[in-house]
Amino acid sequence: MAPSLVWFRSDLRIHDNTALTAAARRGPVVAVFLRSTAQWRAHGHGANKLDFWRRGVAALSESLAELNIPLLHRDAETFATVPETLLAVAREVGADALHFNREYPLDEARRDARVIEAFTAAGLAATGHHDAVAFAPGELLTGKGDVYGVFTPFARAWHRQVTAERLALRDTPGPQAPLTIRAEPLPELPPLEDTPVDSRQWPAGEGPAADRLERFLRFRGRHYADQRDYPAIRGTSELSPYLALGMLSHRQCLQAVLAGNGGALADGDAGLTAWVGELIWREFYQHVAAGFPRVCRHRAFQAHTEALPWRDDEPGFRAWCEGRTGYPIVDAAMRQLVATGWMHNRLRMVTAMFLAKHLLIDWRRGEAFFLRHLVDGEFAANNGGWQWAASTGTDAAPYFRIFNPTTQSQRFDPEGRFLAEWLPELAGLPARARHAPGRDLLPRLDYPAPIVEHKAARARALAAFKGLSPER
DNA sequence: AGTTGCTTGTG
DNA sequence: ACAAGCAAC
Repeated sequence: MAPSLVWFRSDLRIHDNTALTAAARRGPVVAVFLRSTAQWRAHGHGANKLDFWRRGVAALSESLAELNIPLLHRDAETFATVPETLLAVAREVGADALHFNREYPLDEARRDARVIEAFTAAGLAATGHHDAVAFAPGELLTGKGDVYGVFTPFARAWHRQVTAERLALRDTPGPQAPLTIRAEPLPELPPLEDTPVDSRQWPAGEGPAADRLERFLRFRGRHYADQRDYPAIRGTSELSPYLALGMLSHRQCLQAVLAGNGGALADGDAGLTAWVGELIWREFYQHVAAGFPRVCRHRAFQAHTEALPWRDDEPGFRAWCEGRTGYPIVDAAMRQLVATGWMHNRLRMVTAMFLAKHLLIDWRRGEAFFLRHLVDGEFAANNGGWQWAASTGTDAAPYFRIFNPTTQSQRFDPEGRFLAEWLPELAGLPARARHAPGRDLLPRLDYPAPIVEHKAARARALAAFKGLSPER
C-alpha cells in the first residue's frame, strides 16, 4: 500500500496529532519537515525560536523513529516553493496522500491552499486538518454571523459550544512495520543574527512539554489566578514555547484541567479556570488572524488607528530595546526578554504599552522586536497582544487605557524582587525605592533618568488618540 | 486586561 | 492625612 506523507510544521509531536493519527489509521506513514529559511527570516523569527524549533524537530525525529516513521528534511526557501517540494517528496516515496495540520495566519493559509491545489491537480489526496484549535476559524461566529472581534463573547460562545468530542485526544499511532525509506539527518540551522539563549532553559520536545504541564498543574495551577501577575513568582505555566510549536496541544492541556477540576472547564478551581481562559485567548487570536487577514499584512485591526502619528524616535526605541528607559519595571522586563527569550505576561503588557503609549512608537516595531527574541514567538498571539496594548486591536481596548509603569511595578512586584534580579544596579536600594529611584540617586547608581515623564507622555498619547476620527 | 482627579467620609 | 467611591479620560 502506498504510504501517506505527513508534513510537520508547528505540530512537533506524535501524541494527539490530528494529521498523524488520520494518516496512520490509513496505512504506512512517511514524515517530512521543510526548512523555509528565507520565509522564516522574512517573517522575523529570531534565533531563539529557530533554535528551539530545530531542537524540537530533532526530538520529533526520535519519537517518530520509535514508530518506524522516517522523517525526511527538505529545503523550501520560501513558501512559494513548498508545493513543488512536497510533490517531489511524494513522488520520491510513492505517497498518494498528504496530511497536515492547518496554520491560520495569511501566508501559511495561502501556502496550505496552494499545496492542496497542487496535490489535487496531480491526482493526489491532500488534507489539511484542524488541530491547533477546538473550533476552526469560521466555526464560532457571532449571532450576526461575524467573526468575533471581542474576546469575552468569543470565550462565552466557546464554553457554550465546546463538546467532549472536540477536546478528545487523538489516538497515538503504534509502531508501523519498518519501511525501506530511511530517516534523514537534521540539517543545520541557517546563520543567525543573534546567539540563541542557553538551550537548557527550554528543553525541546514532547517529553519536557508533558513534564512541565504536569508540574505546572500539580504545583502552580491552583494558584494561577492569584500568582500569575507577579513576575517575581513562577506563577505562569511557561508553556507558551511548547504550545507555539505544538510540542504540546491545547487538548492535552484542557484534558489535564478536566482531570484535575472534576470534569469542568468553566467553573471549579479558580486557578485552573483562569488558565483555561488564557488558552482560549490563544484560540481567539488564531480566529482573528484567519478572519481579519489585514492584521497579517501589518495593518491595524481598527482601521482608523492607521492615522496615528507614530513618532520617529530611534534613541527612544534603542533605549526600550536595551532596557534603559529609566523605568525600572520596563527595563528589567526587556532585559529578561533579551537574556532568556521569554518575558512574563504581565510585563509584555507593560513594556508594549510603554513603547506604544509613552514613547508613541509604532507598535509594529515592538512586535518585530518581540518576535526576534521570543522563544515562543508566534504571529497571532504576538500581533494580538501588541494591538491590544497599542489600542489598535480587538477587544475594544479603550485608547485611554495607559498603564502607569511605576504603579504596575508597585502593584505587581511589591517587594522589588523582580527589579533586583534584573537590575543589579538597583538591588542595593530599599525595595520601595527601586520602583522609581529619585534623581538624586541616579548618578551613583549608574542607572538612567526616565527618558519620558509619565504624566506628559500620557497626555501626549491621549491627545494623539483623540485626534482620530471615529473615536469622537 | 487601567489611571487620574475629585468628592465625601473618617480620624 | 487617608481611604473609598465615582466619573472621565
